[in-house]
Parts: sequence; C-alpha cells; structure tokens
Amino acid sequence: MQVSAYAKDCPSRQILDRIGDTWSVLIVVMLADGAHRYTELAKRIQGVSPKMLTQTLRGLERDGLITRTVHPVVPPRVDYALTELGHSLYGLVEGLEKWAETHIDDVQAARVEYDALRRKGRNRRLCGG
Amino acid sequence: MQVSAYAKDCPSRQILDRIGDTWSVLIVVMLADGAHRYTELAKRIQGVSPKMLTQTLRGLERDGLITRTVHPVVPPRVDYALTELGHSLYGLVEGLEKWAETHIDDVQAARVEYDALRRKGRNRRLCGG
DNA sequence: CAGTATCCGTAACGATACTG
DNA sequence: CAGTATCGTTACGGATACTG
Repeated sequence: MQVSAYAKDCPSRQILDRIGDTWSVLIVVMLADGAHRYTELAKRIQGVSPKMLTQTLRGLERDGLITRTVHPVVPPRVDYALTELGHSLYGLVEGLEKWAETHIDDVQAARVEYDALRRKGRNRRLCGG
Repeated sequence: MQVSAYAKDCPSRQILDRIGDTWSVLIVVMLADGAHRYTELAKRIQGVSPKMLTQTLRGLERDGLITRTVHPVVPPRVDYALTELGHSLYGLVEGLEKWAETHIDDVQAARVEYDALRRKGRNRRLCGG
C-alpha cells in the first residue's frame, strides 16, 4: 500500500479537509435546523471573524453544500441554507459526534496515563544518578 | 443554539481535529492491516518528514489509538500498531471514505458550476428571479 | 534504525477599518 | 446588513543535519 498526502483528487482527502475545518462544521451544524442570515451566523458562532465567515460560506457554497439567497431589499438580507448534499454531510457529522461521545472517555484516560508515565520517566532519569 | 469554536472540552471537536489531520489519518489507514515499523511508515507515506511522522505518532499514541513497541535489539526496531480504539476510529474513517466516494461527483459538479457562473458574472443568486 | 534539534518560509488566521 | 480590503502575527510544517 502506498498513500500520498498530496493526492488532491482523492475524494476522502477533500471531505476530510472540509470536516477538519472548524468553521465549516460549525456552520453546517448551525444550518441543520433551518436557514440563517449572515449576521445570525456571525453572532451565534462565537469567535468567527467576518473574513473567515465569508470565506467559509463561499467554500461551502462552491461545494454545493449550502445555498446563498440574496433578497433584493434594503437593508440587504442574505439567507444561507443547507442543500440536500449539505444535509447528507450533516448526517456524517452526527455520526462523528456519536463516535466522539462514545469514545472520548477512553481517549481522555489514555492521555492521562500517557502523561503520567512521561512524568515518571523524566523523574526517574533525574533521580537515578 | 450557540456554538463555540474554542470549546476544547467538546468531544466532537477533538475527534474532528484528529480526523482533519492529514498524517494521522494516513497513519491509521496504513496500520489498519497490521503493525508497521517507523521506516516503513516513512517510506510508504509519501512526503512525510521525520518530524511530522514522529509528532503524529506521539499524538496518536497519547490518545490511545496506536501502540508503540520498542524491541531491545541492535539496530533498534520499533513497531506501531492500532489499538482496539484505533481500529474503531478506522471504522469511522471508512465511513467517511464511503460517503466521499458516493458524493464527490456532486461536489465536483457543484464546483464546476460555481466557477462557471463566477466567470460569467452571474454568481448572484437572487430571490424571486 | 529511529528518532531529535534547529532553522526557516509561508500561509492561515485574527483584528480592524472601510464600503455598496 | 453583508460583506471586502488590508495588515500583522504566529504557528504549522518542510528540509536537513545530527545522535544514541
């Protein structure tokens, strides 16, 4: 088996990149229960800058995961909503959440144990003169 | 609903980060069919530097996803293998691959369409025609 | 063989000021 | 309201030389 990190035509990698992106996932989750306006997203997704919000929304729109609807009114109103494809992706994210909730305790325990052993090892070396 | 990107205690985010990491996924995939040595991984995972390989392996080990077995021989021999938890994560990754293979065509098509409209300047999707 | 240590460029991201 | 433009930082990752 030979794997390449640079296989950009690899479907899995593209989806992985999307899912690994913090803002993308948060937006998809936000839109899962219905359409939202730009400012709503900005307010409810804590810590996102207008730059990142716009950039992420554009990416999601380009991938066919969300729609962007401009209402020709003043002041402007723009709604974002999941497409069918976006809903499908959300299903995937839900699966991930389920796995995470099920296994996070194991991961946490492993980390504690690993860190404890690391500390012990270091102390031993220091005291072992 | 209020979502925060900085909820580090959020299980989903931790798993998402792990899955979004290129090298982590590649390593898990490589180890799915059995244990491998450091150099084997280095050779078969194209483009990975020793720095990133070690760093990623440590992270996976810390999270209890892989084991690191040092054989006390000369020259050194170190084997890496998936834990049960690691295999479980691999199952998740397989699910992602399946989704990706199923839907990548839709994504690709959406991108082509989006880019085409952008070029034409008809990128604005107006409500009510 | 299996790493570690170091240097370094870049690109991602945050903050903020501005605009149609 | 819904963005865009610009700047500055920083942290991530690549390359490589070195070591037990």
